[in-house]
Amino acid sequence: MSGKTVLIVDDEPAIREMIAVALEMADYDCMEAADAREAHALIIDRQPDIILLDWMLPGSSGIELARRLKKEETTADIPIIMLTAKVEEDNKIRGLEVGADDYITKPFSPRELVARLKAVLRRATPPGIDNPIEVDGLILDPSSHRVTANNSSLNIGPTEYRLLQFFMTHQERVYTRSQLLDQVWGGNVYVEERTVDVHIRRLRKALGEQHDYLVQTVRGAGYRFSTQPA
Amino acid sequence: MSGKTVLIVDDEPAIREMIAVALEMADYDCMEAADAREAHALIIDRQPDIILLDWMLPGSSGIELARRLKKEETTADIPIIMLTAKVEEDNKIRGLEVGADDYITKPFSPRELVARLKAVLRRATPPGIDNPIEVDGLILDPSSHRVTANNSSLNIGPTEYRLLQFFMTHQERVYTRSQLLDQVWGGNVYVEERTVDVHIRRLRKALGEQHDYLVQTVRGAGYRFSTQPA
DNA sequence: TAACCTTGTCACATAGTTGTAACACTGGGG
DNA sequence: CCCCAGTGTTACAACTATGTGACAAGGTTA
Repeated sequence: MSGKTVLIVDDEPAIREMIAVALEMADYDCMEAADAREAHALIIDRQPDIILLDWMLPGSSGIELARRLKKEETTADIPIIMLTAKVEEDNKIRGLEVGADDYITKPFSPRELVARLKAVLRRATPPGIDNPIEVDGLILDPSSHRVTANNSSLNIGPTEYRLLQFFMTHQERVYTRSQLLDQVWGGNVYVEERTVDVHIRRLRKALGEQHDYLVQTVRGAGYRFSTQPA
Repeated sequence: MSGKTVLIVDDEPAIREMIAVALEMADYDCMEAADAREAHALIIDRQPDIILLDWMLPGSSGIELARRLKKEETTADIPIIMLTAKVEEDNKIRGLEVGADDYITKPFSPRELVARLKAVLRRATPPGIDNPIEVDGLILDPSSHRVTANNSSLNIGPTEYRLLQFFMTHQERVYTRSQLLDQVWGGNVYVEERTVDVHIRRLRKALGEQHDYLVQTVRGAGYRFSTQPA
């Protein structure tokens, strides 16, 4: 569900494995690296969403790597969580100074790890300042997650909401079922194309007679959201 | 001009005096306490607007007192600034974890003290925050820490109170469980997201049939506080 | 210390959502 | 006019998200 990818950097295979298992159970994708060089390559190549970085690393130390990543523009805003053994507590502060977003002291429980990782990711992704969109009296307000018409809010499911939001931000243009699946469902799901039809149907129903004309079928091509009647 | 009252808690009379003089020149009213017990009594009795709390206190330590204050609902939202000697730097983090709003390292200049105190007060006191908030006959009064409906006060726990207060000051907007944990529980606490559901449940129950409609579920998104029925 | 409250989790109950299949309808080409 | 690909519509079983009551741990009060 989260789909976030996590890079685990630690020279102990056992620890990497332990972490990977915990994270995969929480539905994260994991990559592993044993040293700074390998880590760096993976970061450039695969662009993880967050990095778990061991303080002690052979060769270039973890803190070196962190500093380097925070300097390079392309990697500067990937959050980093430092892993430190408790003997090294003093390093906490230095770690944070270098730009780490959090630190976790070994040993730690899987639950704590997941919780803090989640917290860091949350902070790193501030919610956009979405303004309401209005079309012909139909209002979609992202901040309250509400769709309103005639001063009363519509009962609309999550998928239909996303679909409508996509349409309202991409009006007057035809999208194939395939494109809609990519945009609204997310690129990596396997769903029948006909499923789109069903959700279109549900959306139209939710919009009611007054607004269902906005969702238009383009035979042989796909669907379009337009204020101009077909 | 400010009229704000400041409680200074430090076992060194000289330091208390120094601080008090500095603050009075900046037009704050000062109270002083030499230990945790005395401090606690004054806090209950005189309700200061902000507390300057020395880390090292005879008897119960400053951090103990801070933790206690943040737990009790009548004192939870009084801002606390921790005073720490620089040798104790590690404590910064622990201090903040306990819920302190800032820390200042001794020695500090009076000017710095006043500046940071002002900053904390500004953050902690959005305009008119201690005025009661009323929604559809439901009244939350921060000054008495009470929630009232139909002229009788509701039996509501500390967490539910904070949750309700957050909602009433942030109406008409969806918050994810994650965000609520950040805002209501505090950023550095690690609890299951489902715990939010349970407290939502408790809050609804406390509100009773007449008002529980205000707390709305937004499937797949989170919760929302709104006078407008879902 | 005992009675009591608060809190975070769990397990189970309930309710809302989703993707598919099956069938009905539609329009345009032959 | 018939046929058929393309689309509309409905039903439904699996799945997921949320509601709910119970409980143990920890803390507080009397």
